[in-house]
Amino acid sequence: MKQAKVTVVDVARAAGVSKSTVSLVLQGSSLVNEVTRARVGAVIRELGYVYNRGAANLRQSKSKIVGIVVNDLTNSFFAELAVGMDMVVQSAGYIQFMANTSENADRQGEVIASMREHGMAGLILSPARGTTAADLRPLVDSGIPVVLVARNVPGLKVSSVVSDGHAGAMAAVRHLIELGHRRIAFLGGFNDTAVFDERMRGFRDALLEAGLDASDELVISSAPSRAGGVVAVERLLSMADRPTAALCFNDAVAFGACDGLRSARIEPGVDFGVIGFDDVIEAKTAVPALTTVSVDPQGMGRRAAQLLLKQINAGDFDAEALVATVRLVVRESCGAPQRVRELTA
Amino acid sequence: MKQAKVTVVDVARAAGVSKSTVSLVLQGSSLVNEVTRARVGAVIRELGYVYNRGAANLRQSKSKIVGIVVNDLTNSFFAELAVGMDMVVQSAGYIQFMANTSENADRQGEVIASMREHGMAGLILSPARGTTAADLRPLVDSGIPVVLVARNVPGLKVSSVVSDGHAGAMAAVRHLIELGHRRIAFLGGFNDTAVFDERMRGFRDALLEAGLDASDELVISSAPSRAGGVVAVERLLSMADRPTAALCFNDAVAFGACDGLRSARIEPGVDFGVIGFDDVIEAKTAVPALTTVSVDPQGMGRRAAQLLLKQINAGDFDAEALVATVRLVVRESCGAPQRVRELTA
DNA sequence: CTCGTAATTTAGATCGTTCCAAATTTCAAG
DNA sequence: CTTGAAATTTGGAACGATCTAAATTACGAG
Repeated sequence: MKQAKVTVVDVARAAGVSKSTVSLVLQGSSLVNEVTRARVGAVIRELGYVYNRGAANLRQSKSKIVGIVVNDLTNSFFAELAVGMDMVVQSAGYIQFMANTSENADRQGEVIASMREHGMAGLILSPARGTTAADLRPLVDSGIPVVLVARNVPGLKVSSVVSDGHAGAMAAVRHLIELGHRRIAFLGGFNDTAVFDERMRGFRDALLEAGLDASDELVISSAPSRAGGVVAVERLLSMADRPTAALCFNDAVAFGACDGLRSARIEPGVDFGVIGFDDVIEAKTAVPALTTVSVDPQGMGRRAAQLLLKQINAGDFDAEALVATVRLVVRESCGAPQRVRELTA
Repeated sequence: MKQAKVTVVDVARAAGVSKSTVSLVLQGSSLVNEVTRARVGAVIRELGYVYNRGAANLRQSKSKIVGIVVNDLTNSFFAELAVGMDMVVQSAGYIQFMANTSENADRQGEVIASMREHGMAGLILSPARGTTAADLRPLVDSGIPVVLVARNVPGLKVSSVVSDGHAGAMAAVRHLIELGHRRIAFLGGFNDTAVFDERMRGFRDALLEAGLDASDELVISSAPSRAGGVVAVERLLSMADRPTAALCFNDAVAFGACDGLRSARIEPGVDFGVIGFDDVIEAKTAVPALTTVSVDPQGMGRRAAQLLLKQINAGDFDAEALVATVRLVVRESCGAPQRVRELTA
């Protein structure tokens, strides 16, 4: 069953040429004669030769491997992000190491170290909570291109692709205000993260701009998950002066909020306005369809991957910070009637 | 910025020993003297030496890399599967190439070829729709362990880990019958896949067992996605003799079915029984909580990875077919939540 | 001291490719 | 025929580790 592997030397012998010639054929060089190329090609197929990229990489000291490390693949947002990266990485002829860290910074450190040993050409990282600049310093100092995505790490001079959370949150809150809401909450997310902070500031600035209450009690943090959304909305419902709408930290929280509202017999999109953040794939088909700030995770993933590949190909490069623009997608959950939306669309 | 990379020879020189000794230290051999080991270790840290696993693999002709190829990472079920694999692969000191095929068999072929060139030690594959035995034959003939997961490829003698769709579907339908439903539909999924066939036969067998109608019109296939669920349930609602409950191909379809029911003002779990398949992470927190056949995707992923690692370590091995047992998790969407029953009793 | 054995260390070949410099072949013009 | 340039082909040294077999050192006993 197990076959001895065939190498360029075997191919060379069988084709009656030298290994150098075979190598030339392999890289599609124009130096080699047409008929030789054909003969070698035939032998390659016949013997079932498999190119050993590891050996080539060793000689050339470069690889076509990138690393992708993500904090939580079970979250659709990050899964989509990964899929976007996958697309451009694959079609550039690269292949990826991919690992999930489950928000564990230690594990993240281990997998990055392992990827380094395996000779990755660059890394796209959606950092785990608690990642410090010091964790990544050795890697970036070694000259390997690194692109941070979705989240930033303060104090580290590397490229990044993040969404404009402040602008997105402002747009969402302005829309709720236009719909007539006067008391609006911010739901979910851990309040010690940069992303939370940015979105929350956008929320607050929009309220202040309209002269509305923006006090701390309106900000209810929780885990940035569906379950967290349920918890947060329960806290909200127990408030004395109950808000009539909420901007949620992300779509997962928004779905959780809808669940929580419904089990309290409050119909989201009718009795209470809910807006999410991220525009996860389910947002469109959920009932009610989720009004959300679209950040196009696949698109972000693609841009991050493109940026990384650019830096890999450029001999040297500067850190570049891309801010993905963001767009409010009005659907049903905010209380805007669908009919209006269709007419304007 | 870009540092010349340091090799064992550099370390050896700096520590005043030979490269062989450094190599011995690297692999934690007990042959090397305590104080030498310490000295070399210190130099390694001082110079920021990074082990070149590629070079080692070349010499040893084996690697600590496995391939994971998944048909659709944006589907929670497969994302969870991947996360489960990731866990055991990581903690076994392996690292994974991971790629998404978007159900594209050609792309799947390319990434597998690429992974092979990079020297993976084994492959876990959740095959894209339309994968044939011939596509995989060269790989398995080369002696590289392959484990198929979630879906099987007929005519190929390799290991696999799949869930017991027939038993799961029967359990689900029996439960609906116990609840008093007499006309039950099967919703969603492409009817040319093995998984569909298996679950659908379970559905049918349970109906026949109870002497109920199991005619073809009760089986409504569609894309196995949330959107597909909406479509399927619309077809169902237009039937003359309308069913009162449905078993869905998977949870995504079930969620879509709930969406569709609700927009027709039919409350899932109250006016209509819905059961899903897979027990995706959102199933528990959705409203109504989804009654579903739990297949524990993370667990399946873990088992698949364990099986693969076992086969990698065993010099030779036989194909092994694991069937993950399955368990009906009764929640609310099937139409008779404990709570309601108590209230109405 | 000398010797034998155990404990350490090491030189050099090797893994499968690429790449340089040089060798060989081809071929049209003189 | 020569001959020189262009077109092809090739030997052998890398790349950075491991591994084998042999060399060196240490050390307790005689």
